Amino acid sequence: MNKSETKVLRALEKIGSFASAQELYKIMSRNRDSIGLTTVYRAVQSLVDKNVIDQLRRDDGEAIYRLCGERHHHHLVCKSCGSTVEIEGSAIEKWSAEIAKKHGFREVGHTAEIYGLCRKC
Amino acid sequence: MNKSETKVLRALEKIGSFASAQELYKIMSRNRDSIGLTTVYRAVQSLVDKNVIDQLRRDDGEAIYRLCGERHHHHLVCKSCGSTVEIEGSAIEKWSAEIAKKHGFREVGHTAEIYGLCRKC
DNA sequence: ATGAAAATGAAAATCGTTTTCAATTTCTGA
DNA sequence: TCAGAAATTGAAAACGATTTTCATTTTCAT
Repeated sequence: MNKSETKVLRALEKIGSFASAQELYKIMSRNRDSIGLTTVYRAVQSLVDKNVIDQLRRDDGEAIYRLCGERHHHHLVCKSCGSTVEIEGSAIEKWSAEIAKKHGFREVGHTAEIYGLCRKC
Repeated sequence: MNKSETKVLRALEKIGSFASAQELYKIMSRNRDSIGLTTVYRAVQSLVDKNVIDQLRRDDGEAIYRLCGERHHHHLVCKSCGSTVEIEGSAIEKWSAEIAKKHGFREVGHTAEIYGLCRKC
């Protein structure tokens, strides 16, 4: 684990949820934690390979990363104003594990998101 | 549903599984089913909006499409070979409705997907 | 301290996707 | 049937995330 990987990891810890390489780069630059964009990309690749962080995809295809093992949660998003609520999803975990088992899948993960109109909108 | 949307749909039917816009374009060109790449992109967009086809993401972020049944369902996707199983998700429906109610959200929808390694991979 | 190996980052290249825009086709009403 | 409006088309340019290149700098073992 070299210097920039450590930096990226620290940044991800601080953020506490998903972030893309571009976002990591911007955030780290803002904090005078000087690091090149290329290096950020190399660091996240390497961390993914080492199973230190998870890589997922946003709906638009951008890759996003989060610490492995961090308790993950889901989001309830307002499709009008964009406000978000973090929600818990043990129901989903169970469902996911069950389905995966039934079909012989291993190393399963899942994505789930609820969207709608919040009280204000 | 205009001419090119119909063409794309026919191509997808013939393929019978996932295909990216680029692949659709190549296949259709090979079959002398002349159509521009831009038009393929527009067609799939439109078909997704109309809920005629599903859009997912390959591991590398490329968008892939396939016909979807009218019934609302979810997918169990192999992140290595891309094979898919349509699964049922009444657990999710209930969960989604519950959470939404608790937080005062209306007109809610949801996305949920399970991914992992299938038996063969 | 010295040379080899690893790490770095700016700039260019890549690739999927979107936008622009001018040309063509389709539709509509007279 | 015809003229004009609206929709469709696709080539080329633009775009944005990601990867590659390559010359420079840093780290490390001896």
